[in-house]
Amino acid sequence: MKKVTINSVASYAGVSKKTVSRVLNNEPNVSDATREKVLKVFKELDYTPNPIARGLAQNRSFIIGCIYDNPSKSYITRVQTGALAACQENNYNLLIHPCDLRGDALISNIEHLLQSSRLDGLVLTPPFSDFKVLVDFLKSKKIPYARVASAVLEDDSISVRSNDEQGAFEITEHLIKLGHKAIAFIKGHPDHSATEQRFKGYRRALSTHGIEFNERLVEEGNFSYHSGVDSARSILDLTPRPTAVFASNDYMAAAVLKLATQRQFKVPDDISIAGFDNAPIARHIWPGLTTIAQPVEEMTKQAVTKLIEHIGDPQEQPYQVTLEARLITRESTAQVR
Amino acid sequence: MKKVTINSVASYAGVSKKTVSRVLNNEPNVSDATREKVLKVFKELDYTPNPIARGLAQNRSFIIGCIYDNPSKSYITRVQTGALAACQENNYNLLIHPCDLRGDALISNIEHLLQSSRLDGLVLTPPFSDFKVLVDFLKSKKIPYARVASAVLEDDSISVRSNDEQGAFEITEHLIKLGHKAIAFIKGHPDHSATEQRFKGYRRALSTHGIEFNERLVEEGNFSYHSGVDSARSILDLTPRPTAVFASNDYMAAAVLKLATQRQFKVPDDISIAGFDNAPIARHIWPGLTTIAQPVEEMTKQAVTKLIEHIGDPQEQPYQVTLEARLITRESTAQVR
DNA sequence: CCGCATTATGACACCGGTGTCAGGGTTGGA
DNA sequence: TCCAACCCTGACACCGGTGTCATAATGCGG
Repeated sequence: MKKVTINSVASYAGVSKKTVSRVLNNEPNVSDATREKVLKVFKELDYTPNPIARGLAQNRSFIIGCIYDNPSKSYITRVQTGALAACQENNYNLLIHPCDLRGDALISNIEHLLQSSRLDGLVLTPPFSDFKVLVDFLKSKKIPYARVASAVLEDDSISVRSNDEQGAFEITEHLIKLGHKAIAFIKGHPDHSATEQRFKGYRRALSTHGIEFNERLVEEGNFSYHSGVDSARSILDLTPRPTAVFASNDYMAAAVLKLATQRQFKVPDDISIAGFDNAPIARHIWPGLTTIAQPVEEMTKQAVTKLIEHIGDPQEQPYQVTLEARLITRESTAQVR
Repeated sequence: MKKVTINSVASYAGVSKKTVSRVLNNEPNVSDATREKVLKVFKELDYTPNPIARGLAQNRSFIIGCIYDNPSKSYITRVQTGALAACQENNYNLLIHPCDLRGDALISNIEHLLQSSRLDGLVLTPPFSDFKVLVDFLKSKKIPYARVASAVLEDDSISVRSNDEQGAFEITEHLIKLGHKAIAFIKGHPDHSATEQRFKGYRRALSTHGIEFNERLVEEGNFSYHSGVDSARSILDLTPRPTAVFASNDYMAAAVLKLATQRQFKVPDDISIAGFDNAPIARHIWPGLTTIAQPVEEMTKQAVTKLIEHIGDPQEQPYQVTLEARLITRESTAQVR
């Protein structure tokens, strides 16, 4: 198998390599006849341009980096799926880069990543999407970036999110409509902006329906299963016991369910449990969790698509979109008795 | 921020760029004085070589591809973690590439991937690790590859696995020692070599302990939660009902647990359930699943490390290692009553 | 049919490194 | 003391594309 380069194509087609390059890039000012001739040779020789050489000449890598520090493997996988879809459509590659938000080396870590991999752009996923230090750093370095599931919208960037506040409102309202009044809430990780958003939605639903907010019903979690266990313990020990628990994500909700089951409570008869995210576990356990589904793949795909457009044409407008979240009711919530 | 290239380093240090290149690559035949001088300039100018230019000159991309078609997100994440660790240590990048094993376009899909991304090597994860068509293709194209968790060892390749057969043996034996004699078995996806291995271990444990193999206790699954539900239904309908179920992975085991719970069976009092893989769900449900833990990250890391070594030096020896799996007992298995 | 604007094409340098090879300086053995 | 062998070093071509610019070919109005 001989290597097929632009030179072989050029000589085979009887044109200069610059002309071949023009055809490759769909540039104007190539006669139809020449274009067709070259395209035919592409097929005949089964030519694929070398992205590395291209990258060198254009000072690009055709690689997008995806930064994350997220305990939920299913979330990460969904993010990757969406990002990959966008990359494949645009002949880009995706580089994944897990890292510590809290590590003091974060910025230098990212700086090194950018230097050594020459990424064309970065996708920030929670909790980085709203991490000001990082965003400011990227801005100052003029590194193109897109944010997924950020809470704060800015005017001059690419950001695709879903409505966490509204989702939390709806699921809380769902519980209220089932007759629940004492609804415990488990917060997420403080570094994630979703934590605050979901809490807001919970409170808004309460006040909309004239239920007084009770601080004692709120527990601090961090999105991990383990933190859910701790919070669940406190909540189940309360007197009077709340009739429902809304955990900020499904892992913590699963923890509540596990502890409740261990203590011989019937879910949802004795206590209703709701989660958030529609993680796989929500339907893998019994009873299945009532939860909120977000279009994670779609968010990420849009963000990456726009990011790639922006890299190709930096004049591109900012892009700010909010997609809808959806309530999914399963067996873990029921009418209060 | 001006760009720092090899040229600027060279002129700043007062040497030729070839000498700088020598220092970069730790080549011999550079005087200590010169080497130190150049290294100092590296620091002063904060120079990072451009991997793209390097790649062009050496016809390498410094990118490893990771191929998978696996329903378990946690497994994929673990694979990625291990692969990334190896890549980072060696200044390589990881490109992830999910694809369909069964798609008839698989080979051309991979071929296109290789052509267009110029990967230096490929990591095959289950079910690709034992997919002969693909392995033969890579061999014929002389693409370096490493296999993770393959069942079959070959003499001339890199392969790191864990002992599925032994793991299945141990967990079955664990059930037998608890007094179980009627142990149902749910098979995995037929495309995965682990499926056969785990089945073998199950049968070996039975025969070792003088329990007759009963075909009616074996259900065909495919590693998915959903297939677990179907299998569970058949198993729970059997008369007499088996006292234990060993599912080939944790998702299917979780499905058995869910269905059993729905039907008001007590686990483990009425029926013991065991899984395989130690997926997160195994400890997120109640009762926690007895299962087998495999060192997935470690396997992948070793495989990728060896793969990169092999790319750097194709004379490198083959590498075939089997790591141990470990029994983890939780609450889902108990003495038969 | 001429002059000018426009289109089509190629020559050549360049992106930032590495491979090859030649030449000058040292070292060491005869 | 002389020459071979070896160590350092740099000039230069090259990897496979793209950008710039000059030039040839074509179109078109007058």
